[in-house]
Amino acid sequence: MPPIQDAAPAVTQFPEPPGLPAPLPEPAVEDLRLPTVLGVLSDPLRLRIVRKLLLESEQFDHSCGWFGLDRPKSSLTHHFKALREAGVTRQRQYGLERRSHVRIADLDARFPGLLNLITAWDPED
Amino acid sequence: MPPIQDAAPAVTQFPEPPGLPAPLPEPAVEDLRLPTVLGVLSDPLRLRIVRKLLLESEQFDHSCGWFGLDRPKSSLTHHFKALREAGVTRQRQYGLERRSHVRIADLDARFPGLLNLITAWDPED
DNA sequence: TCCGTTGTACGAGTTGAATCGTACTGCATG
DNA sequence: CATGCAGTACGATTCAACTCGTACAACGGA
Repeated sequence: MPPIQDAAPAVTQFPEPPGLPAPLPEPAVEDLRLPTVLGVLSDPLRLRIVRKLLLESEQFDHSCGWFGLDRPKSSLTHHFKALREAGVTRQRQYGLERRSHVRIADLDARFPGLLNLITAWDPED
Repeated sequence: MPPIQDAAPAVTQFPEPPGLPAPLPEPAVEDLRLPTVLGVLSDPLRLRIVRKLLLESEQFDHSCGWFGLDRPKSSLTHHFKALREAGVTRQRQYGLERRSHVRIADLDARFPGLLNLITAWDPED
């Protein structure tokens, strides 16, 4: 059983039941840096990941298989970690799976308009 | 700060009189790519350059001395070229100087909200 | 004409990112 | 317990970017 830590900076995008796995290490809201965030989003694959999370998320976080990305597993680990370490996503360990969601509230607070830019982006263009 | 030598103040974002030096090679509006633009803006120095252009531009373009950046000249050339090749700025040769301005209309058309993100950014944070 | 100014071009050194193979862990299920 | 599954960790390779020194070009003025 993964360690269950109470608390957690509430407000994810969804109402999450208490007793959730603690988020993996991530920067605090006030430590989010625009250049870093822009850098992590400058990769088309990661931009697609974030966009899909924003547009197609269900009422829960998503493991990386959900994205249907045609890359080796170790590459995906790399990109999801980059997104989390830049503060764009939050990851929690659910048993076997490590699931992600976008830190919508945090990003809107620090960089209003950024997420809108991502959802408006056309991955095909 | 150097006096304007050639023709009229241009305007870029302002109406441009004919007889202006042709812009250096740059991508067309429809070729602007969000990942590329975000990538070029992920450098704090370049982000500062663009922000200063957006907030403090006069009625004409600015040569790179105007920015007061404490870097070797060859480094500045590199960054200004990166901004232009990503489509963020336009550069024109005015005699000795190569002056830059932000492609405001183009960026607003392709990525609405992006420039606002830059002006709202605090370079010190 | 020589000099100072503005800036490019080129190349080297260094760093960091992206990519991916391989080996591994932890859990579930037969 | 053996297999399969989700995903990490580590290391190697490749490649692009940043940084900057140096050399050079174009122009204006004394």
